[in-house]
Amino acid sequence: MPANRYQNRIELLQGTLDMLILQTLQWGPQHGYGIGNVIRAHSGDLLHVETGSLYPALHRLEKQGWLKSEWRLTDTNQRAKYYRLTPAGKRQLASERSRWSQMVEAITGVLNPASEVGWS
Amino acid sequence: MPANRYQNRIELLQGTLDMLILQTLQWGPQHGYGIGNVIRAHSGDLLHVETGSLYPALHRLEKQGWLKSEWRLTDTNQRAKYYRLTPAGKRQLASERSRWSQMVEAITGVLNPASEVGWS
DNA sequence: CGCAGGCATGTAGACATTCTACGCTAAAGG
DNA sequence: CCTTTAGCGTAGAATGTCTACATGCCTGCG
Repeated sequence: MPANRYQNRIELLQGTLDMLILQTLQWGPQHGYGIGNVIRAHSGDLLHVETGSLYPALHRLEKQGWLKSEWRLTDTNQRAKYYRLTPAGKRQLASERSRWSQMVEAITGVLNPASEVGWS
Repeated sequence: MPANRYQNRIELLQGTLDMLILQTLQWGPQHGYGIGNVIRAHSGDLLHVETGSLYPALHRLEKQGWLKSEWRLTDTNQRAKYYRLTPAGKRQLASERSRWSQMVEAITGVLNPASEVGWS
């Protein structure tokens, strides 16, 4: 992990934000501000997505064709851009989830080696 | 995860390399080339640390005071720079491991929410 | 004897993603 | 009113990977 230069806050693991956004949108359409709140809530207030990361990521994902957006009004009558997953986005999410669990497994293998691996 | 632009290979999760190196050195002193091999072996050949990442990382860690190095000869009679953990390095490893498991837990919370978290 | 291939270290530059730090508009509540 | 919260956005810095290249030495083989 990086030497957390921002005191208390946990930085996102680089490369996981896209997956988190896609996952959040699988529960249903949501606007950017809401996505940040969902991620924060589901992570037990550990993951704080900054707006400077969030909005560029949303634009990136939409440009990739994984998201579609639409301006609507929130239930509090504010204009907001709602995003939803495209079929390609669903596939991408599946792929990123699988890659993520592979990574976790691989790193766990280094942190807690089950047994001695042949090595001199 | 990043859109893996290098076809087949899994890119390291940004920020985890330092932890992997520190962990590897906790088994005992090792030189850079060897560290790369240990990580690869313990990860089931999934994590390939490129030299352009590895050596700068080692220099970084040494500059932080977490590693000490010493030139020696390998058992195949080649000169190599052996690294070992300093006490500060051990502390750093512990801290990064704990941060890592926090991260995994947080992300798991988003990927597989145990229950509905209060949210509108 | 020369040469290929593996061991071993290193740097330069490209690139992606995150962060901080701004700016803007509009609604709601005291 | 005027502050707070919701909501979208960009610019620029920092960071840590990667690719690609360069170098030297040892060992084994034709």
